[in-house]
Amino acid sequence: MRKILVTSALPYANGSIHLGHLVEYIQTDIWVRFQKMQGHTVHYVCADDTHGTPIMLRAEKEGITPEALIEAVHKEHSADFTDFLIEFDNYYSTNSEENKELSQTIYRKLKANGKIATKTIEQFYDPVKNMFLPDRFIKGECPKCHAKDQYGDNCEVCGATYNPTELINAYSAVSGAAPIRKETEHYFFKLSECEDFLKTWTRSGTLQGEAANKMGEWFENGLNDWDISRDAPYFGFEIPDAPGKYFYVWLDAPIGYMASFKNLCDNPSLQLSPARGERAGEVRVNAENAADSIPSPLMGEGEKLNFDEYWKQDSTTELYHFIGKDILYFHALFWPATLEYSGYRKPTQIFAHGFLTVNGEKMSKSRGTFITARSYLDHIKNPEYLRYYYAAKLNSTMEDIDLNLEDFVARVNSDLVGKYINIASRTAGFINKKFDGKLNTTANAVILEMQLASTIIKQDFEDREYGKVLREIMRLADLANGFVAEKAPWLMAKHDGAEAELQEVCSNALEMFRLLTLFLKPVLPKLAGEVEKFLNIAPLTWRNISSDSLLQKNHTINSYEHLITRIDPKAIEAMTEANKENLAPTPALIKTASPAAAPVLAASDAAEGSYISIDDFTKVDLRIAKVVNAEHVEGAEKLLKLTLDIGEETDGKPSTRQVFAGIKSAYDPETLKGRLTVMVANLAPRKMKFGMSEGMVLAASDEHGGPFILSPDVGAMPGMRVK
RNA sequence: GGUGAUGUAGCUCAGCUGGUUAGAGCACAGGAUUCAUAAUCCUGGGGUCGAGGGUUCAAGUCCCUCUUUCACCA
Repeated sequence: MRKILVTSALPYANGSIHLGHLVEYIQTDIWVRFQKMQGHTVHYVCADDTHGTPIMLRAEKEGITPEALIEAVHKEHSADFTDFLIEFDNYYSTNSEENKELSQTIYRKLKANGKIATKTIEQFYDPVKNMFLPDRFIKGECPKCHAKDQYGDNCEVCGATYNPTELINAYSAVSGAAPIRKETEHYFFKLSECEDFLKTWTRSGTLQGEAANKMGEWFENGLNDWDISRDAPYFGFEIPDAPGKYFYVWLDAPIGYMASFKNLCDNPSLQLSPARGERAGEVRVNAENAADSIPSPLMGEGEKLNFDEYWKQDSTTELYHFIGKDILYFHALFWPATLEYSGYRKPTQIFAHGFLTVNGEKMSKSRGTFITARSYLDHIKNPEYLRYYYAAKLNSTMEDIDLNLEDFVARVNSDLVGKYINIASRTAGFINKKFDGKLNTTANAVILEMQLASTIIKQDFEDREYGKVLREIMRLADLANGFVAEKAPWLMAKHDGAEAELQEVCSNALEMFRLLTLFLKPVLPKLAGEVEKFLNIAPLTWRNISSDSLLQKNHTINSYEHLITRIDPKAIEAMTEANKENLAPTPALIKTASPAAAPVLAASDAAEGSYISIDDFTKVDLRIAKVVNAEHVEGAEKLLKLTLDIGEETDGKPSTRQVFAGIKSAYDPETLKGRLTVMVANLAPRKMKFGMSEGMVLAASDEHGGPFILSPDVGAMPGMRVK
């Protein structure tokens, strides 16, 4: 039995969890649940990353203490994770006694090993606020393109990178004052001395191939010493024997992994929390089946969780960090070097994943695709749909994955509802009605194939090739549906004398359903729990694949109630609409490098929501349009087909535009005929389900009502430009 | 700009060390079926595998150039 400690990157306590973050937590949680199903001893810890200038300033802005801020965020994050079925064994905070102690201990060991140096450097300083300023808090005019209000490290308009010193008319984002240069002594970790160790370490199978290549790149440029101190005022831990100096947030953040685990070790009550481990209490089982259940490793034999066993230099336990590719640098260089020279074990492997895009693009507030975890739950409700979709897209590489919302709906509806659940839905009725819920299962070719497939499914889960896993499972689900179609139990039900065969066919289909549920359980833990209830069996673990746990003769199942429903595409639309409304520019939402602040692509959002130029506006060709005709569209729920006159001619003859507008809910076509409104005339024509739409009619709406289309004042004529 | 990755059917993706007419799911079309909250089964249409050049008996798969998208540049 393996002993495994798993972490996900620590989310920064300065914002809400969103769909980008969730890629990582879902990826990790699936892996952890899979390993637990194998019977291994697995602990999954995480924490909020709570230190640094952005948190300090935000708390100040809100008029609360940093402690109050991070406590509120901790609550919010915890609730989000719980609702997405992310089952941490401990979700802690980097602002903890354990973390402080470990950070200071590690620092002292590094110092004793001669890995700490001090150097006087010159930094920007806000003379009004009396604090040193990180680059991100210095703004000014881009030296290349002269765009105003650019950050100190790069220009979001022209993409140039530069030093804050090069900014024209630099000012502090905190006080607005012109920053001055000021000397200060900083503490450095001598990373440059760790090169040989790191070169070996990164090539020893601890990293994905792509990640190791990346490291090679960094080695070529040479390693610089790492600045690990910040001057007061700073929200964080003080450096021992260095008054007024604090650990840079990235020093204590990964140590937060250790601290969270330490906290778990020291608190047996956490280890027995009903929120974790087997949820035996939820499932009623027959006495004979209950014997099958494996006691949770955590509850077994009273073995105490031992911090040192997991973190000592020569530990034989396994340690895995799931991270986003953006923070590879910290986890593959600083972190192992820190551990190596302070006498701890190094990670067994680092698993980096890519970013999330939505509909093929960066998450965007203006497009409504910057979706928080909470907003998803409010609209779509079921977290397992997202878990399933992400799993279907995930593999072991650092490639970005795309959440295509249309594909999401199609895939979840057809795979989960149409294929998987349908197997139970179409056969359980016969068992319940005709056989009192009693099964009579016998092995057959399809069941055998599923059992054999478990080997490859297991390997793919282990390798984090979830996409492959789900493709295989869906192939097996197709086999099951094919089996039912071939046997046609509904015909048997009509013939007297075919009862035994009918019972067997449906029982076998349900056995296939049971196996598919077992395979899907790491991805869909809640649904699997409901299936266990329906099938009246103990919680499924991997060893329940074998044929000796084939549902026995006379095993009784409960009546089938539909387990999941299809996603209504309207819910998706409502979700993106709702997220568009959050566009109110969040003032001074500062982005900084921080652990997992970033499995996300949001770079240009700061620029969005502010001003556009007159040139941007004139790109939009708005015209007065006369509604020549308006009619219902057969099969469309929201659309009306409008024929609009904007004074155009084709070959000398007046021509009109055909536009599909989503205003059916508010307008009777008859009342639209003849009236004037405003349309976007140069919107790229779009092929819609019901035909080409050659423009767009403008309408106002929000949660209070709408849509309301626009009307020009008296005198406007079709074709007039609106500007 | 440098580096790494990426570009395969309408959409989302498989294609291992180069080897027969390039695959899957969804979507679409036709048929079957009616047990299943329009689900299921069978059949079919659809791709110059980003572009160009090269190596080879043979390239989506290797090499070069260009290009798309993304990230990283401490």
